[in-house]
Parts: sequence; C-alpha cells; structure tokens
Amino acid sequence: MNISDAARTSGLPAKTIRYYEEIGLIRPARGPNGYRDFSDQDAHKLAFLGRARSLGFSIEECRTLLSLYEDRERASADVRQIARDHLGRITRKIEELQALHGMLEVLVARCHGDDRPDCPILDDLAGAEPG
Amino acid sequence: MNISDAARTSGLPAKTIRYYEEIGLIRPARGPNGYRDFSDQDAHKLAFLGRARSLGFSIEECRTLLSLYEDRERASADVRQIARDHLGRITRKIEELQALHGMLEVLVARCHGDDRPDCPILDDLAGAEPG
DNA sequence: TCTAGTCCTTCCAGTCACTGGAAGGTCAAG
DNA sequence: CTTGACCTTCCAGTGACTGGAAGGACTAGA
Repeated sequence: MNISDAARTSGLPAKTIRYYEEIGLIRPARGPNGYRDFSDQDAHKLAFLGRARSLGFSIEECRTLLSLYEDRERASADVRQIARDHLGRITRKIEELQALHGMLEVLVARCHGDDRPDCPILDDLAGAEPG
Repeated sequence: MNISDAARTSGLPAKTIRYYEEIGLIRPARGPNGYRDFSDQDAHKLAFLGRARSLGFSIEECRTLLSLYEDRERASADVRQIARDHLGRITRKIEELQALHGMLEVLVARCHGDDRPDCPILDDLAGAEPG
C-alpha cells in the first residue's frame, strides 16, 4: 500500500511515517516508481508505534519496545522495566505539575483581576516576600 | 556586573542569559571591551524571568508578563488572564498524564515481568483486544 | 493525446528553549 | 610575560516532528 493508506490505517501522518523511516524505525519496500510500498506488517508496526507514542514513550523507547516486540526470545521483564521507568517519569511529572498548579492557583486567587495595576502575581514573580 | 555575576544572582545559566538577550527579553549595556554590563535592574528582570519560566510560562508569556510588570498603567486582569490560561493548560496536562498513568499502571500490573516472552504490554501496543 | 488534479518523492527550514563547543579577544595575578 | 579565568560570537545539535517548495508519477476525463 502507498503511504497515504499506511497513514490511514495507522493513524499517523504521512510526514511522521517518512520521519520514522528516516530514523530507521521502519523500512518499507520501494516500488519501481520509487514510491514506498507498505506491507500489512509495516502498517501494523506503525500502529504499534502510534500507540506507544500516544502513551508517551520516547522514540528511543519505542525503538526498544518494537525490537522487543519482534524478538520471540524476549523477556517480558525487559518490557516491564521500560514501562515502569516511564511510569515513574509520568508520576514525577504529575507531581511537578500539581505543585505548579497549586502555586499558580494561590496567585490567581489572590489577584483581584480588575483594571488596577497592583497584582500579587507580578509581585511574586518579582520576588516579593510572601505575607 | 558581568554575565557570570548576573548568572549567579538570577540563578540562570550565562548561556540562557545570552539567549534571552538574543530574543530581546533583556538589553544589557555594553562596556568598552564589549562585555555585557548588567545593572541591578537587569539582574532583577532575569530573576523575574527565571521564576516565571520555572512556573512553566512560555517565553512569549514571559515577554508579556515582563512588559506588564514594567507597565505602571497595567490592569491586573491582564496578568490574571495569562495565569488562568496557563493554569488551564496545566490542569489539562495533569489530566492527560493521569489518564496515561492509569493505562500504563494496568499494563504493568498485568505483566508478570519474568524471563518468559508473553507480555500484555506488548500485546496492548500491538492492538490486541482486551480480555 | 492532452490536461487537470492528486498523489508521491526529496530536501530544506522552522518549531521551542536552550545547550555544547570551537575559535579567539580581555583581564587580573604572579 | 605567562597563565588561567573570564568574555565574545558563531555554528550545530537536541526531540519529534511539521510546513513548504520543487519536481516526478499516476489516474480520469475530454
């Protein structure tokens, strides 16, 4: 199938698919006209990549996951470790964002938000002592 | 003061300060030797930028916040709106990450994680139907 | 056969906010 | 006068695409 069909079945933009080929994630065959010719397996891999990316795995993690996926001798512990590492990063990121959210929420609540210039948000950014 | 002192007092790397000058966030004076010469006010602005960035505001938001900070006629409502928009984005990002976290957690829990190859995580990425 | 329109190709540049490094000028201490 | 720490500019790279230009290939219709 052509790249637009591969894009449709995998849900990835054609541009992204070309990029994935460029960085060696997939190696579709080529027709005599130079067009990429995607097998069903290629499309399946692309869908795999799309799902892994949408779960937030990095490209390099996706590369590893894909090679594990294709390795019939793989140990599920390897996959699990990658997923657990990723889970840890997500957890930390959530905590970080929640801390930010809490701080900003306080600032927004304290700012009266009218047409006067005095603003606790700017005061805080400028380094004013709280209180 | 020289850039390394500005870096020390603001907490930003010298490289970042040069970058901020390049994109027009600050305009430090120059000495006869071509060195940047930061006033206390410059250092203060840099600290302001550092705090705003650490709260996750984009560079363009920082630019606006800084100009509002320097505008004695500003309306605090403008600042509040930027902060609220940002708060909304943080909230959505947190929800997104929590959804991801939930999915990955389920997958990790279901994967026995030993030296056998069967792995629900890969099955899921490959598009297997749940159940 | 010609043409219009849609597909495909490659290549280059831009995104965001830095970060690293090379090459070279300046300054302060000994 | 040398050493070493500072400063300068410029170029390139990061991650993961995304947009667009220039040009070749294919398909449908007149």
